[in-house]
Amino acid sequence: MTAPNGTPIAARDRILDTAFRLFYARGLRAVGVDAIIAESGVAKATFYKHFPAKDDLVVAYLEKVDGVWTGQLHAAAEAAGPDPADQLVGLFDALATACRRDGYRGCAFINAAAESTPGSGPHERTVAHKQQVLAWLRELAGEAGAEQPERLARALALLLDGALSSGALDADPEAMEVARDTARALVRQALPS
Amino acid sequence: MTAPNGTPIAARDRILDTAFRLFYARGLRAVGVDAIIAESGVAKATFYKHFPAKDDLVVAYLEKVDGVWTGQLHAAAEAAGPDPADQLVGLFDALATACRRDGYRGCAFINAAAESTPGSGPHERTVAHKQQVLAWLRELAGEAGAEQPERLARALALLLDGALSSGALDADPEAMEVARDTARALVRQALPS
DNA sequence: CAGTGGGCAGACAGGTCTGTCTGCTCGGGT
DNA sequence: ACCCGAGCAGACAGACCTGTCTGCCCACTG
Repeated sequence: MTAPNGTPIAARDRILDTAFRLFYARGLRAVGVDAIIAESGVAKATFYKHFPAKDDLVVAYLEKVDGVWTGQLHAAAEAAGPDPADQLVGLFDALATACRRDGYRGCAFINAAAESTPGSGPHERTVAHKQQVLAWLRELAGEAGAEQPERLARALALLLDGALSSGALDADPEAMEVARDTARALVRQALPS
Repeated sequence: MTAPNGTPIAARDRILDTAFRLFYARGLRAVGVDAIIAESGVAKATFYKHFPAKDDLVVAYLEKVDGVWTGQLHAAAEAAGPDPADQLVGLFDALATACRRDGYRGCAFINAAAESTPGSGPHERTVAHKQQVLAWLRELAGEAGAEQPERLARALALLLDGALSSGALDADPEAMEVARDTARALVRQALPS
Protein backbone atom coordinates (compact mmCIF):
# COMPACT_ATOMS: atom_id res chain seq x y z
CA MET A 1 0.00 0.00 0.00
CA THR A 2 1.72 3.14 -1.17
CA ALA A 3 0.88 6.78 -1.63
CA PRO A 4 1.00 8.37 -5.10
CA ASN A 5 4.51 9.53 -4.32
CA GLY A 6 5.64 5.99 -3.65
CA THR A 7 6.17 6.23 0.07
CA PRO A 8 4.19 3.74 2.13
CA ILE A 9 1.13 5.13 3.85
CA ALA A 10 1.40 4.25 7.47
CA ALA A 11 -1.19 1.67 8.43
CA ARG A 12 -2.47 3.93 11.16
CA ASP A 13 -3.37 6.65 8.70
CA ARG A 14 -5.18 4.26 6.44
CA ILE A 15 -7.19 2.96 9.36
CA LEU A 16 -8.03 6.43 10.54
CA ASP A 17 -9.00 7.63 7.08
CA THR A 18 -11.29 4.69 6.59
CA ALA A 19 -12.81 5.12 10.01
CA PHE A 20 -13.38 8.78 9.25
CA ARG A 21 -15.45 7.89 6.22
CA LEU A 22 -17.33 4.94 7.58
CA PHE A 23 -18.07 6.17 11.07
CA TYR A 24 -19.48 9.40 9.77
CA ALA A 25 -21.47 7.85 6.97
CA ARG A 26 -23.00 4.95 8.86
CA GLY A 27 -22.63 5.61 12.55
CA LEU A 28 -20.30 4.31 15.22
CA ARG A 29 -22.09 1.13 16.13
CA ALA A 30 -23.12 0.31 12.61
CA VAL A 31 -19.49 0.02 11.54
CA GLY A 32 -17.66 -2.99 12.83
CA VAL A 33 -13.94 -3.21 13.32
CA ASP A 34 -13.92 -5.88 10.64
CA ALA A 35 -15.32 -3.51 8.05
CA ILE A 36 -12.64 -0.94 8.79
CA ILE A 37 -9.95 -3.57 8.67
CA ALA A 38 -11.16 -4.95 5.37
CA GLU A 39 -11.61 -1.57 3.72
CA SER A 40 -8.30 -0.17 4.89
CA GLY A 41 -6.43 -3.30 3.83
CA VAL A 42 -4.72 -3.81 7.12
CA ALA A 43 -4.15 -6.86 9.23
CA LYS A 44 -6.21 -7.36 12.31
CA ALA A 45 -3.17 -7.52 14.55
CA THR A 46 -1.94 -4.25 13.08
CA PHE A 47 -5.24 -2.64 13.79
CA TYR A 48 -5.23 -3.68 17.41
CA LYS A 49 -1.66 -2.60 17.83
CA HIS A 50 -2.54 0.96 16.90
CA PHE A 51 -5.93 1.00 18.58
CA PRO A 52 -6.15 -1.44 21.49
CA ALA A 53 -9.92 -1.06 21.61
CA LYS A 54 -12.57 0.22 19.26
CA ASP A 55 -13.28 3.18 21.51
CA ASP A 56 -9.69 4.31 21.06
CA LEU A 57 -10.29 4.51 17.35
CA VAL A 58 -13.54 6.34 17.90
CA VAL A 59 -11.78 8.95 20.01
CA ALA A 60 -9.06 9.32 17.40
CA TYR A 61 -11.78 9.73 14.79
CA LEU A 62 -13.40 12.50 16.81
CA GLU A 63 -10.01 14.13 17.24
CA LYS A 64 -9.64 14.17 13.50
CA VAL A 65 -13.13 15.50 12.94
CA ASP A 66 -12.40 18.22 15.46
CA GLY A 67 -9.33 19.26 13.53
CA VAL A 68 -11.12 19.39 10.21
CA TRP A 69 -14.28 21.06 11.38
CA THR A 70 -12.61 23.61 13.61
CA GLY A 71 -10.35 24.43 10.70
CA GLN A 72 -13.28 25.05 8.39
CA LEU A 73 -15.00 27.15 10.99
CA HIS A 74 -11.95 29.33 11.55
CA ALA A 75 -11.30 29.63 7.84
CA ALA A 76 -14.85 30.77 7.17
CA ALA A 77 -14.60 33.27 10.01
CA GLU A 78 -11.36 34.72 8.74
CA ALA A 79 -12.68 34.91 5.23
CA ALA A 80 -15.28 37.34 6.52
CA GLY A 81 -12.65 39.92 7.29
CA PRO A 82 -10.79 41.24 10.29
CA ASP A 83 -13.76 42.50 12.26
CA PRO A 84 -14.73 39.93 14.93
CA ALA A 85 -18.37 40.91 14.55
CA ASP A 86 -18.22 39.97 10.87
CA GLN A 87 -16.39 36.78 11.73
CA LEU A 88 -19.16 35.71 14.09
CA VAL A 89 -21.52 35.87 11.15
CA GLY A 90 -19.12 34.58 8.53
CA LEU A 91 -18.41 31.35 10.32
CA PHE A 92 -21.90 30.24 9.42
CA ASP A 93 -20.71 29.92 5.85
CA ALA A 94 -18.73 26.86 6.86
CA LEU A 95 -21.99 25.33 7.92
CA ALA A 96 -23.73 26.04 4.64
CA THR A 97 -20.83 24.50 2.77
CA ALA A 98 -20.81 21.42 4.96
CA CYS A 99 -24.54 20.83 4.68
CA ARG A 100 -24.48 21.09 0.93
CA ARG A 101 -21.95 18.32 0.58
CA ASP A 102 -23.76 15.16 -0.15
CA GLY A 103 -23.49 12.43 2.34
CA TYR A 104 -23.96 15.11 4.95
CA ARG A 105 -25.33 13.46 8.03
CA GLY A 106 -25.28 16.11 10.73
CA CYS A 107 -22.79 16.90 13.43
CA ALA A 108 -20.36 14.04 13.94
CA PHE A 109 -20.08 14.92 17.60
CA ILE A 110 -23.77 15.03 18.37
CA ASN A 111 -24.17 11.79 16.47
CA ALA A 112 -21.33 10.25 18.43
CA ALA A 113 -22.82 11.40 21.70
CA ALA A 114 -26.10 9.79 20.73
CA GLU A 115 -24.31 6.48 20.33
CA SER A 116 -22.10 6.55 23.38
CA THR A 117 -22.79 6.47 27.07
CA PRO A 118 -22.13 9.53 29.18
CA GLY A 119 -18.73 9.21 30.79
CA SER A 120 -17.18 7.21 27.97
CA GLY A 121 -14.25 8.50 25.98
CA PRO A 122 -16.24 9.44 22.89
CA HIS A 123 -18.84 11.24 24.93
CA GLU A 124 -16.27 13.23 26.85
CA ARG A 125 -14.53 14.15 23.65
CA THR A 126 -17.78 15.50 22.31
CA VAL A 127 -18.37 17.63 25.37
CA ALA A 128 -14.83 18.96 25.11
CA HIS A 129 -15.32 19.87 21.47
CA LYS A 130 -18.52 21.75 22.09
CA GLN A 131 -16.88 23.69 24.88
CA GLN A 132 -13.93 24.59 22.70
CA VAL A 133 -16.25 25.99 20.08
CA LEU A 134 -18.18 27.88 22.72
CA ALA A 135 -14.97 29.31 24.16
CA TRP A 136 -13.93 30.47 20.73
CA LEU A 137 -17.28 32.16 20.15
CA ARG A 138 -17.02 33.80 23.56
CA GLU A 139 -13.62 35.15 22.66
CA LEU A 140 -14.85 36.55 19.35
CA ALA A 141 -17.91 38.02 21.03
CA GLY A 142 -15.68 39.70 23.56
CA GLU A 143 -13.40 41.13 20.87
CA ALA A 144 -16.42 42.34 18.97
CA GLY A 145 -17.39 44.34 22.00
CA ALA A 146 -20.67 42.63 22.77
CA GLU A 147 -22.37 43.81 25.90
CA GLN A 148 -22.92 40.28 27.10
CA PRO A 149 -20.35 38.15 25.28
CA GLU A 150 -21.32 35.02 27.16
CA ARG A 151 -24.93 35.26 26.12
CA LEU A 152 -24.17 36.10 22.53
CA ALA A 153 -21.73 33.22 22.31
CA ARG A 154 -24.25 30.81 23.73
CA ALA A 155 -27.01 31.98 21.46
CA LEU A 156 -24.80 31.56 18.42
CA ALA A 157 -23.70 28.15 19.61
CA LEU A 158 -27.32 27.05 19.91
CA LEU A 159 -28.01 28.33 16.45
CA LEU A 160 -24.98 26.55 15.08
CA ASP A 161 -25.86 23.24 16.69
CA GLY A 162 -29.43 23.52 15.54
CA ALA A 163 -28.41 24.22 11.98
CA LEU A 164 -25.90 21.39 12.09
CA SER A 165 -28.64 18.98 13.11
CA SER A 166 -31.36 20.30 10.86
CA GLY A 167 -29.13 20.32 7.85
CA ALA A 168 -29.16 16.55 7.89
CA LEU A 169 -32.93 16.26 8.05
CA ASP A 170 -34.07 19.15 5.97
CA ALA A 171 -32.46 19.33 2.58
CA ASP A 172 -33.73 22.86 2.08
CA PRO A 173 -30.72 25.13 1.74
CA GLU A 174 -32.81 28.05 2.91
CA ALA A 175 -32.34 26.84 6.47
CA MET A 176 -28.67 27.74 6.32
CA GLU A 177 -29.45 31.14 4.94
CA VAL A 178 -31.84 31.69 7.82
CA ALA A 179 -29.18 30.58 10.27
CA ARG A 180 -26.74 33.10 8.89
CA ASP A 181 -29.25 35.93 8.80
CA THR A 182 -30.35 35.16 12.31
CA ALA A 183 -26.76 35.18 13.47
CA ARG A 184 -26.31 38.57 11.88
CA ALA A 185 -29.38 39.89 13.66
CA LEU A 186 -28.21 38.54 16.99
CA VAL A 187 -24.74 39.98 16.61
CA ARG A 188 -26.05 43.37 15.60
CA GLN A 189 -28.41 43.38 18.51
CA ALA A 190 -25.71 42.43 20.99
CA LEU A 191 -23.39 45.25 20.08
CA PRO A 192 -23.67 48.57 21.82
CA SER A 193 -25.08 50.57 18.93
CA MET B 1 -49.10 -8.82 34.52
CA THR B 2 -51.88 -6.53 35.67
CA ALA B 3 -52.41 -2.82 36.07
CA PRO B 4 -53.21 -1.34 39.49
CA ASN B 5 -56.88 -1.54 38.59
CA GLY B 6 -56.65 -5.24 37.96
CA THR B 7 -57.08 -5.24 34.21
CA PRO B 8 -54.30 -6.92 32.28
CA ILE B 9 -51.86 -4.58 30.63
CA ALA B 10 -51.70 -5.56 27.02
CA ALA B 11 -48.35 -7.03 26.14
CA ARG B 12 -47.94 -4.50 23.40
CA ASP B 13 -48.11 -1.61 25.83
CA ARG B 14 -45.56 -3.17 28.14
CA ILE B 15 -43.20 -3.68 25.24
CA LEU B 16 -43.65 -0.14 24.04
CA ASP B 17 -43.21 1.36 27.49
CA THR B 18 -40.00 -0.57 28.02
CA ALA B 19 -38.73 0.36 24.60
CA PHE B 20 -39.51 3.99 25.34
CA ARG B 21 -37.29 3.92 28.39
CA LEU B 22 -34.46 1.83 27.07
CA PHE B 23 -34.19 3.23 23.56
CA TYR B 24 -34.04 6.76 24.84
CA ALA B 25 -31.65 6.04 27.66
CA ARG B 26 -29.17 3.88 25.79
CA GLY B 27 -29.74 4.33 22.09
CA LEU B 28 -31.42 2.27 19.41
CA ARG B 29 -28.60 -0.05 18.54
CA ALA B 30 -27.37 -0.43 22.07
CA VAL B 31 -30.65 -1.99 23.12
CA GLY B 32 -31.27 -5.47 21.84
CA VAL B 33 -34.66 -6.99 21.33
CA ASP B 34 -33.73 -9.49 24.03
CA ALA B 35 -33.29 -6.76 26.62
CA ILE B 36 -36.71 -5.33 25.86
CA ILE B 37 -38.27 -8.77 25.98
CA ALA B 38 -36.67 -9.60 29.30
CA GLU B 39 -37.47 -6.28 30.93
CA SER B 40 -41.05 -6.16 29.74
CA GLY B 41 -41.69 -9.74 30.83
CA VAL B 42 -43.06 -10.85 27.52
CA ALA B 43 -42.49 -13.94 25.44
CA LYS B 44 -40.35 -13.67 22.38
CA ALA B 45 -43.12 -14.93 20.13
CA THR B 46 -45.47 -12.32 21.56
CA PHE B 47 -42.97 -9.62 20.84
CA TYR B 48 -42.56 -10.62 17.23
CA LYS B 49 -46.29 -10.91 16.80
CA HIS B 50 -46.74 -7.26 17.69
CA PHE B 51 -43.58 -6.01 16.02
CA PRO B 52 -42.47 -8.21 13.14
CA ALA B 53 -39.10 -6.49 13.04
CA LYS B 54 -37.13 -4.32 15.39
CA ASP B 55 -37.52 -1.32 13.12
CA ASP B 56 -41.28 -1.57 13.54
CA LEU B 57 -40.80 -1.15 17.26
CA VAL B 58 -38.44 1.74 16.70
CA VAL B 59 -41.00 3.53 14.58
CA ALA B 60 -43.71 2.89 17.19
CA TYR B 61 -41.32 4.28 19.80
CA LEU B 62 -40.79 7.44 17.78
CA GLU B 63 -44.53 7.74 17.33
CA LYS B 64 -44.91 7.66 21.07
CA VAL B 65 -42.14 10.16 21.63
CA ASP B 66 -43.79 12.42 19.10
CA GLY B 67 -47.04 12.30 21.04
CA VAL B 68 -45.41 13.08 24.35
CA TRP B 69 -43.05 15.76 23.18
CA THR B 70 -45.52 17.53 20.94
CA GLY B 71 -47.95 17.50 23.85
CA GLN B 72 -45.43 19.15 26.16
CA LEU B 73 -44.56 21.72 23.55
CA HIS B 74 -48.19 22.65 22.99
CA ALA B 75 -48.91 22.71 26.70
CA ALA B 76 -46.01 25.05 27.38
CA ALA B 77 -47.12 27.27 24.53
CA GLU B 78 -50.68 27.48 25.78
CA ALA B 79 -49.51 28.13 29.32
CA ALA B 80 -47.95 31.32 28.02
CA GLY B 81 -51.35 32.79 27.24
CA PRO B 82 -53.53 33.34 24.22
CA ASP B 83 -51.20 35.58 22.25
CA PRO B 84 -49.38 33.54 19.59
CA ALA B 85 -46.34 35.75 19.98
CA ASP B 86 -46.13 34.82 23.65
CA GLN B 87 -46.71 31.19 22.80
CA LEU B 88 -43.74 31.18 20.44
CA VAL B 89 -41.59 32.18 23.38
CA GLY B 90 -43.38 30.12 26.01
CA LEU B 91 -42.88 26.85 24.22
CA PHE B 92 -39.22 27.06 25.13
CA ASP B 93 -40.22 26.34 28.70
CA ALA B 94 -40.98 22.79 27.70
CA LEU B 95 -37.38 22.52 26.64
CA ALA B 96 -36.02 23.82 29.92
CA THR B 97 -38.17 21.35 31.80
CA ALA B 98 -37.08 18.47 29.61
CA CYS B 99 -33.39 19.25 29.90
CA ARG B 100 -33.54 19.50 33.64
CA ARG B 101 -34.91 16.00 34.01
CA ASP B 102 -32.10 13.69 34.74
CA GLY B 103 -31.41 11.03 32.26
CA TYR B 104 -31.90 13.70 29.64
CA ARG B 105 -30.03 12.63 26.56
CA GLY B 106 -31.02 15.08 23.87
CA CYS B 107 -33.62 14.91 21.16
CA ALA B 108 -34.87 11.38 20.66
CA PHE B 109 -35.42 12.09 16.98
CA ILE B 110 -32.03 13.52 16.24
CA ASN B 111 -30.49 10.63 18.13
CA ALA B 112 -32.59 8.17 16.18
CA ALA B 113 -31.59 9.77 12.91
CA ALA B 114 -27.95 9.45 13.90
CA GLU B 115 -28.44 5.72 14.30
CA SER B 116 -30.52 4.98 11.25
CA THR B 117 -29.85 5.13 7.56
CA PRO B 118 -31.54 7.74 5.43
CA GLY B 119 -34.60 6.22 3.84
CA SER B 120 -35.33 3.80 6.66
CA GLY B 121 -38.54 3.98 8.64
CA PRO B 122 -37.01 5.56 11.72
CA HIS B 123 -35.22 8.18 9.67
CA GLU B 124 -38.34 9.10 7.73
CA ARG B 125 -40.32 9.35 10.93
CA THR B 126 -37.75 11.79 12.27
CA VAL B 127 -37.97 13.98 9.21
CA ALA B 128 -41.75 13.95 9.46
CA HIS B 129 -41.63 14.99 13.10
CA LYS B 130 -39.31 17.89 12.48
CA GLN B 131 -41.53 19.10 9.68
CA GLN B 132 -44.61 18.90 11.85
CA VAL B 133 -42.95 21.06 14.46
CA LEU B 134 -41.82 23.49 11.82
CA ALA B 135 -45.33 23.67 10.38
CA TRP B 136 -46.73 24.41 13.80
CA LEU B 137 -44.20 27.17 14.38
CA ARG B 138 -45.02 28.60 10.97
CA GLU B 139 -48.67 28.65 11.86
CA LEU B 140 -48.04 30.41 15.17
CA ALA B 141 -45.71 32.86 13.49
CA GLY B 142 -48.40 33.61 10.97
CA GLU B 143 -51.03 34.16 13.64
CA ALA B 144 -48.66 36.36 15.55
CA GLY B 145 -48.45 38.57 12.51
CA ALA B 146 -44.78 38.14 11.75
CA GLU B 147 -43.62 39.86 8.62
CA GLN B 148 -41.83 36.74 7.43
CA PRO B 149 -43.48 33.84 9.25
CA GLU B 150 -41.45 31.28 7.38
CA ARG B 151 -38.16 32.79 8.41
CA LEU B 152 -39.19 33.31 11.99
CA ALA B 153 -40.43 29.74 12.23
CA ARG B 154 -37.22 28.40 10.82
CA ALA B 155 -35.06 30.48 13.09
CA LEU B 156 -36.97 29.30 16.13
CA ALA B 157 -36.77 25.71 14.95
CA LEU B 158 -33.01 25.99 14.65
CA LEU B 159 -32.82 27.43 18.11
CA LEU B 160 -35.02 24.70 19.48
CA ASP B 161 -33.01 21.92 17.88
CA GLY B 162 -29.79 23.46 19.03
CA ALA B 163 -30.98 23.76 22.58
CA LEU B 164 -32.32 20.23 22.48
CA SER B 165 -28.89 18.95 21.46
CA SER B 166 -26.82 21.16 23.71
CA GLY B 167 -28.92 20.37 26.73
CA ALA B 168 -27.53 16.88 26.70
CA LEU B 169 -23.91 17.95 26.52
CA ASP B 170 -23.86 21.07 28.59
CA ALA B 171 -25.44 20.68 31.98
CA ASP B 172 -25.52 24.42 32.47
CA PRO B 173 -29.16 25.47 32.80
CA GLU B 174 -28.24 28.94 31.64
CA ALA B 175 -28.24 27.63 28.09
CA MET B 176 -32.00 27.16 28.25
CA GLU B 177 -32.49 30.63 29.61
CA VAL B 178 -30.45 31.97 26.73
CA ALA B 179 -32.55 29.99 24.28
CA ARG B 180 -35.73 31.49 25.64
CA ASP B 181 -34.39 35.01 25.72
CA THR B 182 -33.08 34.68 22.20
CA ALA B 183 -36.45 33.40 21.08
CA ARG B 184 -38.08 36.42 22.63
CA ALA B 185 -35.70 38.74 20.87
CA LEU B 186 -36.29 37.05 17.53
CA VAL B 187 -40.05 37.16 17.90
CA ARG B 188 -40.04 40.80 18.91
CA GLN B 189 -37.83 41.64 16.00
CA ALA B 190 -39.99 39.77 13.53
CA LEU B 191 -43.18 41.58 14.42
CA PRO B 192 -44.06 44.82 12.65
CA SER B 193 -43.61 47.15 15.55
C1' DC C 1 24.36 -11.76 7.28
C1' DA C 2 21.57 -11.88 11.20
C1' DG C 3 18.28 -9.70 13.81
C1' DT C 4 14.30 -6.78 14.43
C1' DG C 5 10.19 -4.33 13.86
C1' DG C 6 6.24 -3.39 11.09
C1' DG C 7 2.84 -5.33 8.60
C1' DC C 8 -0.12 -9.09 6.27
C1' DA C 9 -3.27 -13.21 6.54
C1' DG C 10 -6.49 -15.57 8.79
C1' DA C 11 -8.11 -18.99 12.43
C1' DC C 12 -10.34 -18.85 16.70
C1' DA C 13 -12.99 -17.91 21.06
C1' DG C 14 -16.86 -16.20 23.31
C1' DG C 15 -20.44 -13.21 23.29
C1' DT C 16 -24.57 -10.81 21.29
C1' DC C 17 -27.74 -9.85 17.70
C1' DT C 18 -32.23 -10.73 15.11
C1' DG C 19 -35.64 -13.69 14.02
C1' DT C 20 -38.09 -18.57 13.94
C1' DC C 21 -40.22 -22.35 16.00
C1' DT C 22 -42.20 -25.70 19.26
C1' DG C 23 -44.84 -26.58 23.52
C1' DC C 24 -47.43 -25.27 27.29
C1' DT C 25 -51.05 -22.55 30.06
C1' DC C 26 -55.12 -20.07 30.84
C1' DG C 27 -59.41 -17.51 30.36
C1' DG C 28 -63.55 -16.43 27.80
C1' DG C 29 -67.04 -17.38 24.49
C1' DT C 30 -70.06 -20.84 22.16
C1' DA D 1 -67.43 -29.48 27.06
C1' DC D 2 -64.71 -27.47 23.83
C1' DC D 3 -62.01 -24.46 21.31
C1' DC D 4 -59.28 -20.62 20.24
C1' DG D 5 -56.66 -16.68 20.79
C1' DA D 6 -53.29 -14.47 23.68
C1' DG D 7 -49.46 -15.04 26.02
C1' DC D 8 -45.42 -17.46 28.49
C1' DA D 9 -40.94 -20.13 28.23
C1' DG D 10 -37.10 -21.20 25.98
C1' DA D 11 -34.34 -23.78 22.37
C1' DC D 12 -32.27 -22.87 18.05
C1' DA D 13 -30.10 -21.02 13.71
C1' DG D 14 -27.09 -18.03 11.49
C1' DA D 15 -24.97 -13.84 11.32
C1' DC D 16 -21.94 -10.51 13.26
C1' DC D 17 -19.19 -8.41 16.98
C1' DT D 18 -14.76 -7.56 19.57
C1' DG D 19 -10.50 -9.05 20.70
C1' DT D 20 -6.47 -12.72 20.82
C1' DC D 21 -3.09 -15.46 18.79
C1' DT D 22 -0.05 -17.90 15.55
C1' DG D 23 2.71 -17.73 11.29
C1' DC D 24 4.76 -15.69 7.66
C1' DC D 25 6.99 -11.95 4.85
C1' DC D 26 10.00 -8.22 3.98
C1' DA D 27 12.79 -4.07 4.42
C1' DC D 28 16.10 -1.91 7.05
C1' DT D 29 20.06 -1.67 10.15
C1' DG D 30 24.08 -2.96 12.73
